[in-house]
Amino acid sequence: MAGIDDNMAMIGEWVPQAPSPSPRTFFSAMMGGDICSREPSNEDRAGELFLGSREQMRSGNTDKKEMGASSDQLNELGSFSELKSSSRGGLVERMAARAGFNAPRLNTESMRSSDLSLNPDVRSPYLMISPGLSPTTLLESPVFVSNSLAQPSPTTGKFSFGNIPNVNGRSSTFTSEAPDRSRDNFFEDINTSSFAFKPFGESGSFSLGTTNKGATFTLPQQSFPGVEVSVQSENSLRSQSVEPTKVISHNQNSVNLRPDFSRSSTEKDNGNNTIAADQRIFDTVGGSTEHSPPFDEQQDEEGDQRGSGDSIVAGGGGASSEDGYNWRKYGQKQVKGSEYPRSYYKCTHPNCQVKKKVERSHEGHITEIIYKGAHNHPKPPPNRRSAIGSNPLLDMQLDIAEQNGPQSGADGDPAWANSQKGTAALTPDWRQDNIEVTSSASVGPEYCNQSNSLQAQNGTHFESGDAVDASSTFSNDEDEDDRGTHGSVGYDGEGDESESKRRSYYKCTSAGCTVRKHVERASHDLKSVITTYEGKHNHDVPAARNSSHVNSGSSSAITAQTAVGGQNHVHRPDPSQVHPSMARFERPAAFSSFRVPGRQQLGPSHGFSFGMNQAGLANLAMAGLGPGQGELPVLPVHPYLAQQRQLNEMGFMMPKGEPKVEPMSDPGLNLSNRSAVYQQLMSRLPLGPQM
DNA sequence: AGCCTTTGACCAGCG
DNA sequence: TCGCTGGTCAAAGGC
Repeated sequence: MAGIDDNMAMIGEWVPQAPSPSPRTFFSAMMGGDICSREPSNEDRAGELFLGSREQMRSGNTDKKEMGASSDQLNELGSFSELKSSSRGGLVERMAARAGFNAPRLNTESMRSSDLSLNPDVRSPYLMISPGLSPTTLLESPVFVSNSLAQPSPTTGKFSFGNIPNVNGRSSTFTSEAPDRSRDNFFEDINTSSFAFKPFGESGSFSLGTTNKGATFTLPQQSFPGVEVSVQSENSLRSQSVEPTKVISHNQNSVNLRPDFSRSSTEKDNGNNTIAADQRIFDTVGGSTEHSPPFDEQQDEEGDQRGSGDSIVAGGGGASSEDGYNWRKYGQKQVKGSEYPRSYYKCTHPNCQVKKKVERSHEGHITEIIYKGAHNHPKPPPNRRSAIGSNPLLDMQLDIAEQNGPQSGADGDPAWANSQKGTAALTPDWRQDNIEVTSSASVGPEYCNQSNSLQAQNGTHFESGDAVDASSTFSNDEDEDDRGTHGSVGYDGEGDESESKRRSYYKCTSAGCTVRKHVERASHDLKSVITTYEGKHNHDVPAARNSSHVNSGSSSAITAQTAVGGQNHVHRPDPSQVHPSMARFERPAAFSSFRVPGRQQLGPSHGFSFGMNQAGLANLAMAGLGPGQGELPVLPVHPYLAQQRQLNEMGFMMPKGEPKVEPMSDPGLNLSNRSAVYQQLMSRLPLGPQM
């Protein structure tokens, strides 16, 4: 296992020149494999990679060890470009034949190396593939298909990949020039120019373009399990680092998804402004920087890197956490069944009884957050919240968000939809009890304006130009609900909302049911949803409102649902209980597609994904496909299949505290199979004029 | 001085 | 009733 491997990262630069190859082509070329019919070896390899990183994710210590141990492997990957040159030809040609355009070739000759580690200020656009990411996997990623990952420079059309750092911090630069951009209309309409996925690892993700220290982007340093892909265009060099949501289930009748979402970006605003995203993420003011949970995560990580190692809340003496409130730690205990100590926090606000429990890994990564109660007071003054470039619009956004109600809670499960804004009719099972909207550190305009950002985390949002309501990108149940019933508060392309999150409380309306559901969601993070259940779940899960949930995909909010029977385990939901948007237990879940959760039993987990759930495949009508292609056939997905798919995704998740890995109910729907499914889907996608 | 974290002890619920 | 466990208290110490 050993994950290798896995630690591959590529940083690409947009070098004005040639058209970019389609993602498929690009990676095909790079991998020297046929995306449509990959070499088994490659796939196996990928599997190995996943497995290898899983372990890394699991243990920070291991991560560190493996980092060193896998250096060779990394080098191996780092130099995979060499492989390309020899094999790309045939592949490219095939691709060209199939897609109807000439696939660009990688100009390996132009590879150059650079040491990013020595240049923390690197702001160049990049394409990053973090560790744990198998190129093969990337090929399969819908993201690559749909979004113009390999979008050429608008002006020059040149597509280049930057540095592929190896363990030593060395990097190589790939430059790919597409011979004829006009042929590559597959992506030409995509304005979306940047995105980054960042899978996540226990110890964070390793993404390039940033150096953990001094880098431009969020970079969890300890471990590499993670995937981050970022492509930036000239006009908006941006990287969104999305750290997959970490799914946590705990044996306390609650399953939490811990969003670990971070976005960092370096934006060249037409050359006028350069915003180091990481600043947003890492800077803190008196430790009270308010970040959305995800950011907070980053912040926490950063804090760990600084040596704190433990305080989730404090960033430097302060007690303010990412959620914007001030907390005081009043206890810590090693909870049985949990590998990490649990910290107890109380809101420091007078008369506020809100508490939260936080479990952090040894590396300081939050593995679980459980909120209890609702704040009866506003958040601390803004001045304490934004350490980094506060956004004056932030508060206003918050107000708006509050007025609009939560988007969270409607995590796709009919039972979870809140009753607000007309959802009551849809889901009587849960009634919104309380809503909190918090805002965290503001982000730069680049971040706010997501219009040009590819919402990599869910892998679907490749809209260009217009403001993007990220929440609506995927037809996730929750998102649908959000869209339909809550609007896109905080998700507007205006993006001012930046790092805000909403916290909603729901009461189960079922007779006799006392379960309370707490949903916390970062407004910008489609997947970052923390759902906590309190009480005991005394009735069956209501039937889904309609089958559309299944087909609509379940990408966005990742909500884990678990039985709350007071037993110390999180049961693995059976198909009938699978929450449409639910998803993954354990491990960072955020982007589940390639997550290989599980604990030790399954071996190391890369826990990486492209921030796109397979479910998203059902909705491949991505903007990035361009005219005539935007209407990709929505592949019919049998409800059962969809459900299985969800299960399958879940299959990679292991509830915390439930070490045993159970085989998926449908062996055929394992990861590899998913790949197959994806391949099928891909094969049906119009890749070119002839198709 | 105030606030926070740390940490051992205590308490309550549950099987 | 006892032991286990999670949650909380509170003294000590640090910033």
